Amino acid sequence: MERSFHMLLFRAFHARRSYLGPSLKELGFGSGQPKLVDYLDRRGPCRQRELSDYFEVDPAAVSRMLSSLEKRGYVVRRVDGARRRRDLVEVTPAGREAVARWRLRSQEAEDVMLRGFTEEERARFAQYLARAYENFRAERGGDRPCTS
Amino acid sequence: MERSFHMLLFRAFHARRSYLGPSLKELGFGSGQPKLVDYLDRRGPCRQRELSDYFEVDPAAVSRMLSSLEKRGYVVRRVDGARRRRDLVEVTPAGREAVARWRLRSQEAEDVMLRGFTEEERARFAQYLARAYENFRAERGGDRPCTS
DNA sequence: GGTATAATATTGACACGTCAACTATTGATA
DNA sequence: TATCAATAGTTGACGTGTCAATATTATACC
Repeated sequence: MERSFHMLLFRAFHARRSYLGPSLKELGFGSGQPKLVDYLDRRGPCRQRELSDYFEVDPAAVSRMLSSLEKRGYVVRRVDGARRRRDLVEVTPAGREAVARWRLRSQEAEDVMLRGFTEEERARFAQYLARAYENFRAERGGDRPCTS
Repeated sequence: MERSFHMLLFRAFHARRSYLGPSLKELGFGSGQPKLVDYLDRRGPCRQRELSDYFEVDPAAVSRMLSSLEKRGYVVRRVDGARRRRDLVEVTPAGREAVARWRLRSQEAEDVMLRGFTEEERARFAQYLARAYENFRAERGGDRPCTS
């Protein structure tokens, strides 16, 4: 019954989310928000489009999450002073602090998840997940093997 | 940047969902509904609580998905005639037919995902996912190793 | 039997994801 | 320059998940 890969993925994914629920609440994050702040913190100011592309999430979702984060003071939408008018998104000091604490919790969750895995198993696990993703990606983007 | 297991899981999970989007639409399923109908089809009539327990999903979500499925005629909420009053959920013939077609698409998605994986790799992959889930589960439920 | 407690299901409010429609701005071209 | 097409962002509607509050129904106990 529970041997499909879909169920296995579903369970692992949601178990992590469950595990991190209290931390999300404590830090004032919605479930999809830490990844955005984390990215912005590492990458520096960028456009919303870059976020929705990187995470392969609908721009609408990004827009709303940023509004929420902005209200909490974790992020600001800024206007590029140089030339263009498109707005850039930037992390605030409060956002940096929150995401720093988030990383600890997130790492802790990963440690729990991989408890009992050897280094070799971790590497293989990561590789399998990446391959699974790439397989879907190839199917989606590449409808033209174009043998010529 | 993208080497965290969370991102790897997130991407694999959502890539599958993306891939199956058109099939969901075609069969009139919401994204979380096929698993319920699939379960009901295999298991036979059962209570909602069993569904929310099995999938570890909030009963509220199950209730609403069933309402939606009932509207589409894939499922009925029945009253146990024997003795108890609690309502049982049951798949309809239309639901059976839809889920049968769903299984083909779902299997196809799994084939895509695992393309290039040997049998041994598939087995290991499944095992890793199950272990990851169990690690979270142990952390959650078992706060009492109780060495005595 | 009658009452207290527990379990079940539903509903409301919110967050995240989808798609689709709309606005505004950028950029390219006539 | 003026127009037209492409891109970016927002908003609306909907489905799925969370938690919290509310009936309603079972069960247990006196």
